Amino acid sequence: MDNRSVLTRELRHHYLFAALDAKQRTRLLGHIHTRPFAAGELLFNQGDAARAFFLLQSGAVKLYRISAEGQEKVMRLIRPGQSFAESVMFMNEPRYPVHGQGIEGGSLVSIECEAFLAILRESFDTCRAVMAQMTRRIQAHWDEIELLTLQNSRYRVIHYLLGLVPDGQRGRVNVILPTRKGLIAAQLAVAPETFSRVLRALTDEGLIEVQDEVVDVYDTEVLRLHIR
Amino acid sequence: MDNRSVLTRELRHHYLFAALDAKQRTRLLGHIHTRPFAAGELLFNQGDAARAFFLLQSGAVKLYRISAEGQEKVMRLIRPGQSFAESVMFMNEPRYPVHGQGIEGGSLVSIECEAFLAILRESFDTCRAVMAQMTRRIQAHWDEIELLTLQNSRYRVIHYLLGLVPDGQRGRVNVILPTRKGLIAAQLAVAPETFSRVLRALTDEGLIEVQDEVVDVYDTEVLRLHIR
DNA sequence: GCGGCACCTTGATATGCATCAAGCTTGCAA
DNA sequence: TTGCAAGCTTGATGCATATCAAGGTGCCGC
Repeated sequence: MDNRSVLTRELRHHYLFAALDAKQRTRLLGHIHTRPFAAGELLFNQGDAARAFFLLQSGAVKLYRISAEGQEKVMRLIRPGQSFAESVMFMNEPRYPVHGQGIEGGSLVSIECEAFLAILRESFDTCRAVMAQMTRRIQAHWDEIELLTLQNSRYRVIHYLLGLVPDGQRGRVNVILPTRKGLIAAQLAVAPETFSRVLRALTDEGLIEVQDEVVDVYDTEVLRLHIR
Repeated sequence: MDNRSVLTRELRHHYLFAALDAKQRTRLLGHIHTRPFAAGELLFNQGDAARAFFLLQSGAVKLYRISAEGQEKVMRLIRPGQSFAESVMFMNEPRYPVHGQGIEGGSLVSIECEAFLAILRESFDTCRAVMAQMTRRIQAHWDEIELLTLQNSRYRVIHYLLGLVPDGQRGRVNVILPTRKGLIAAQLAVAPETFSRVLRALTDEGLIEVQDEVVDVYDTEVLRLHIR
């Protein structure tokens, strides 16, 4: 398969696989499957038994939960190059803790847990990479919980916009919203209407300009100060 | 030191140390320090450089963050036998991601990160235990985020009370609130007044009875259904 | 025993955000 | 071209929860 060499190249650049030697990588290839998926396609349900975790090659995926009343909270948006559900590897009875659904069609790599655990056993560097990654995720969760409990919707939106600004850039920056506004609202745990209203308020205050999915931030530092 | 044998016994029962052999445990003892702390004593500040993580022997500790307006969110309450801040081990520039403060005086074991990392390098079982633990923490965070965004204060309080019921018990159960009500409220991200009012409402509805820190749950299953 | 403090409770009021409802735009299909 | 559905915006209303304020209780030090 020609597919293999492409896959190999991609894996090399991912933290989970970077520390593997050629032999390990080859061995792993036998336990990896690539498959396409469509926008709207359900990849797995919360509670489904899990035998694999994933690496997104292209497209976009949302991880989310649903409340009893049918309200949806987007827990995480996955973009190409990101892996997700690694944590099922370490569960006694592995089940996906969220729903996963494609929002833009693309291609997904699934890695069998057992196979990867075998690799982990022989590579402390990879173990360490996994632990470091989990630490980052835990950090992100602390931050999100703080954001949800200690900050209002205006703060959350501003924080989100500033989070989209590429590292190191400041001053006037154009940012592109990565998906439709309704999903971003769900991620920030606000109603779509509220998200819309906050953007409007920021526009009226002369801080930003919104043109569909393009947000023109007039000045990152000024915006940062306009959290009330 | 006699202290040592006590410590050794305690470590054996903790997931982080259970898989270690005698030699490793002995080696680690040289990099472990026990120290007392008082109620109200600040153990570390968010952002402090970190060289160690902790295991609580006795007393109680709260991990929390403070908003710009001085509002406090309790991220986690630590009870004897629990470890915390393990994740600083895997950071590039280790800093505590939260404040830590004693709420009841007690005794704290600090374990030097470097020393424990050396152990991890030679024990995959311990690696795996750490990863499993981090997975559980991540799970708990998903759950908490869901709770905060998808559920109202009444649900959160009921969920919290039911979480205090010992495993397997059902029907009429007495639960003991682990700390003062104000802190529990902060953990649930509600105002102390709201927490008080929810308990009152549940009492008025004939579901529970509250006597200081003792909550008499008349029927766990009935309470579970009374989430509105 | 008394004063003061910490914590909790209760009531009144304020407010941020969700919800409901309607209109607008865009894209796509018939 | 028309029609319809999806997504976004905007306005009106309602509700849950925070905030403010006051009083109650128990504890500790003096």
